[in-house]
Amino acid sequence: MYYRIDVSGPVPIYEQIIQQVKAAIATGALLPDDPIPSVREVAKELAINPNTVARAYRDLQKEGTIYPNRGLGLNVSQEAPEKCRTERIESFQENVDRLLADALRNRFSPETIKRVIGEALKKLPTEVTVS
Amino acid sequence: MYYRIDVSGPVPIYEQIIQQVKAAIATGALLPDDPIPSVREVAKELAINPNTVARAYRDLQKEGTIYPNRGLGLNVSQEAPEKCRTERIESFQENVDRLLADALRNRFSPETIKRVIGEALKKLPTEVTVS
Amino acid sequence: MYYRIDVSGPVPIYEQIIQQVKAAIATGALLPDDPIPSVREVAKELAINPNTVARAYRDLQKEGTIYPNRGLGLNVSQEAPEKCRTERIESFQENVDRLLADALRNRFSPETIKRVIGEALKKLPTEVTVS
Amino acid sequence: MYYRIDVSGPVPIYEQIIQQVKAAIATGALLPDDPIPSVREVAKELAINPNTVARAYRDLQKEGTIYPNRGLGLNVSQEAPEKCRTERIESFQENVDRLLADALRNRFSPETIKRVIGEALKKLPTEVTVS
DNA sequence: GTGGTCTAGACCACG
DNA sequence: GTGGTCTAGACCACC
Repeated sequence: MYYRIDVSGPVPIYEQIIQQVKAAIATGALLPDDPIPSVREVAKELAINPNTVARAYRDLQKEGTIYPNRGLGLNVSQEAPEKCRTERIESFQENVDRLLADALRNRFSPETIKRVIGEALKKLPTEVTVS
Repeated sequence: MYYRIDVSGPVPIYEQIIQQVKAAIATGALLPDDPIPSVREVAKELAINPNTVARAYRDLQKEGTIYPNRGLGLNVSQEAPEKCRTERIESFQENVDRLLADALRNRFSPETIKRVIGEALKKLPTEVTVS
Repeated sequence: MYYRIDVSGPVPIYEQIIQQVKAAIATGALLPDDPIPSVREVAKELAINPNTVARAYRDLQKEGTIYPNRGLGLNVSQEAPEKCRTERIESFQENVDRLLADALRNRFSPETIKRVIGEALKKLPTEVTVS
Repeated sequence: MYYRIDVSGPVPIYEQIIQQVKAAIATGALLPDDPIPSVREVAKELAINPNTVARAYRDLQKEGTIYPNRGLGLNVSQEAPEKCRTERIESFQENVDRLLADALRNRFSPETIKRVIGEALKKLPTEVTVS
């Protein structure tokens, strides 16, 4: 499993790693007790600073998404899938709310908002996805 | 005309000022050749440093949104309303696209996306607004 | 005699007034002992602050280009035409030198410099002028 | 790479830094993806305030001349060389035009203009330079 | 009164 | 180590 990182762009690298690990867990690509890629491996693969990967894993560990297996690396915790899934949907809802709040602050009418979003939704692919 | 600033939060103060000036121009609250509030006035009103306001105004000036009337202050430029309006709608479209792209990256199905957005849209007020 | 002022642009208004008075003197449009337009008249005509005109006249007076005629206004001094003419040509030479120095600092080759200037010179009008 | 700054003089320090970075890019001294000297380094070297350097770099970034490599510094963008080169020659042409327009406003005859410029051109060095 | 520039020094996020 | 933001306070030119 490898991450896709956008070094430019506003999202910090460590944040992208966190999100991608969570996405892998939420979609079942990573199951409880599965090992996640090692810090050294990821850092080398993505040509980024190992500290950055370590920070992402440290944060994941702090919130209980992964746990250390002494000398063997980091594994996905039992409660991670459930947590990632709810977290993910809540985060999306928050993003939607923030988008609409921002639109209202900019004095867009509900009609305009609905029209713009509707047009964007039409462009959505119809491939098979999860949840 | 006064600005409403959220000093905590991730958006820089100068960025908030920029956006609010543009919003005022886009909605017609500020017309071409109108003077905008002076640096010192705003700084005092919002209890922030004049440099922060000056920075916002400097950026607006470099974009051509406002122009200096030397010794007298800064005025809204002729092209500003048109520019702010198109910029605003484009920015909103980008936000929508970014939201959907993020949702797809998180493997949400189009059905889920539409459902969540649909629910959020229902909560929109129906008051009279601009555009 | 009226001045043509560019309120936007980098040159201060008082500076523009100074230059135009001097140009009028250098070209003979204003002769020694001729009165120059009054502060009030100019300020009204150009819709600018009388203080600005007063400052220009004060500077001109300081350097001896004009002199006050108690209660009657300001007149062109005897030595003004000579002074303005030499000053004008020297100022032009300085501008040329500054232009070339800047071009060299930007690593333009003498060939490029000559070519660009040559092309600009071709566009010069051939009307009858002074000096 | 170091900058040469004239702290007195009318040109703002941050403006001088901007111009020198652009000149280095235009002449190929800085290539795309090259890192530019860090804010702190430059500030120390020139004995000026880091904020002043940061301001110059911020402007360059907004123009797209440089881009941030988060946590690592600022690099020259891909489009920068092309942009700087055309910008530089256009700027020079504008300066020439402005000089001639000013000369005409001062009622210099084309002959005088050509003579003064011709004399200045003779003093140009003949060393090998770029473009 | 206006904006523009600069200094000094602090704090933060990121790698 | 890097840049980004903000504060505090000074000085300047211009109107």
